[in-house]
Amino acid sequence: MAMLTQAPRGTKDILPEEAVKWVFLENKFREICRRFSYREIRTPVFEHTELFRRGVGETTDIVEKEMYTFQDKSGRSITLKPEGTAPVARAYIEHKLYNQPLPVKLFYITPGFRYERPQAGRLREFHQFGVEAFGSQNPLLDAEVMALAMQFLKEIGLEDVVLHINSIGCKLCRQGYRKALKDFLVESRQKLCETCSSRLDRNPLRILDCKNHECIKVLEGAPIVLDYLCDECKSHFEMVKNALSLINIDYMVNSRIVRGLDYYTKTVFEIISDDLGAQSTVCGGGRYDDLIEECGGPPTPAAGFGMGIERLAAILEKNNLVELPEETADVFIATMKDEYLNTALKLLYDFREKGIAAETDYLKRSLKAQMKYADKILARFVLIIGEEEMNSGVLTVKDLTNGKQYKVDCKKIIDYISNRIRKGCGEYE
RNA sequence: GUGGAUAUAGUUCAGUUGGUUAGAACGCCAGAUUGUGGCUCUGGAGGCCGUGGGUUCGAGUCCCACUAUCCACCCCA
Repeated sequence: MAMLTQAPRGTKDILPEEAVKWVFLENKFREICRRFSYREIRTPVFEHTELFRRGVGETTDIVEKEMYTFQDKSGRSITLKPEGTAPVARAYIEHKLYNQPLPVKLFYITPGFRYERPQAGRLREFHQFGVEAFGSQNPLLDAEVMALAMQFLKEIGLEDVVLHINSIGCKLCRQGYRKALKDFLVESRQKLCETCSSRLDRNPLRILDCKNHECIKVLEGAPIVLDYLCDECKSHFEMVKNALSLINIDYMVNSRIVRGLDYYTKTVFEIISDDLGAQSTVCGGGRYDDLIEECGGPPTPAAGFGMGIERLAAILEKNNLVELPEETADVFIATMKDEYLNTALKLLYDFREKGIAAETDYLKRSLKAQMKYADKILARFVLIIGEEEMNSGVLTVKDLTNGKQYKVDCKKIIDYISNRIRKGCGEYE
């Protein structure tokens, strides 16, 4: 029974009131991307499971326990995309976009799916904005994707966020660090929490991310990734920081940022807000120089980010940051008698044809009730058609913002309304 | 997957030590004499009290299970 009347766990309906906010965010995001010369790409909602196993990484939580995977009718293993980057990388390879002028800069707006326990800022179906820039190892691109994210956040009025950056090095220097960290932690293995203890063998870097107090204590004095970077990675990181400073993007270096997806190399970053609960990351990303090759494409450096739309919306909501004009009908057509309905209907569609938002009564309401209704849907004008108006050909127009009424020849009514609307709320001469 | 809290009209919430027809506010609909919204007044509709068991003469109230929601862990957007 509830199955018919309740959305599946971890999913949400976006009702009209909220949908306008989403459209606002989407429009803004598209606009910023355009300014940074990123072009939109749309990829399927599901992919071959193998793409995520390889791309995201076999040992990640996402792959190990969070994917929506199923067999389709021909026995293929299909997975609803748990993140946006791997599918874009796949499309990049499949369509040989590396033959386009480099770098190839793409953005997307997509749903994502992960099977997790829902909580504040975390859903099973979530939505994200993302960008990916392929084909250059220039640190300016690392800085650019961060700058794009920060610019976007700034323009939607969200300035109270902090950009945390770090470098986890390339394949080579990470090995050295991994070993150093492991050596350091092995002695205190007992003190680590259960998961971290097992991480020690499988993926020691992730221990840095743990919020367990004991683990944090153990980590005091642990070797820091930045000290183990090779010369190349070190200078890359320096250049990223320089670029950020140069373009006035505030950031802080945080050696505990490591990210939970395997494909990251060198630069990683998160944008964090205090206004969310435990899920405080609004945006996460970084460089991933090996992913394309790992998925069977030509060696191609790349950088990008993903940004959680629900989390954005939550912060904006909490701080009352989006002030959107309420949706209104420009004109409501009220009729006194059924005999006038044909006239009203023609007028209704004439208005709509001319780009004027027009509405009428569909419930056979009294004039009074029609007025009330017009008021509730925030109509600007009510146009009254009654006996007098039908006889004289002169319509009564009431301005609901001030209650004033005017008589307007029915032949001029479209022009009259469209003029009044264009002039905003001003008086009409 | 683990832990805690919660579940009563469309919404936010009352509901006494278990006791008869489960209430309020807001919202919705309709009226307050001839063709006019907002304010006010009046009336109306709307609840398998999350679902299923149990205790009891009697359960919205007590017990158990399930489901869902919220919060946190894990992890991430």
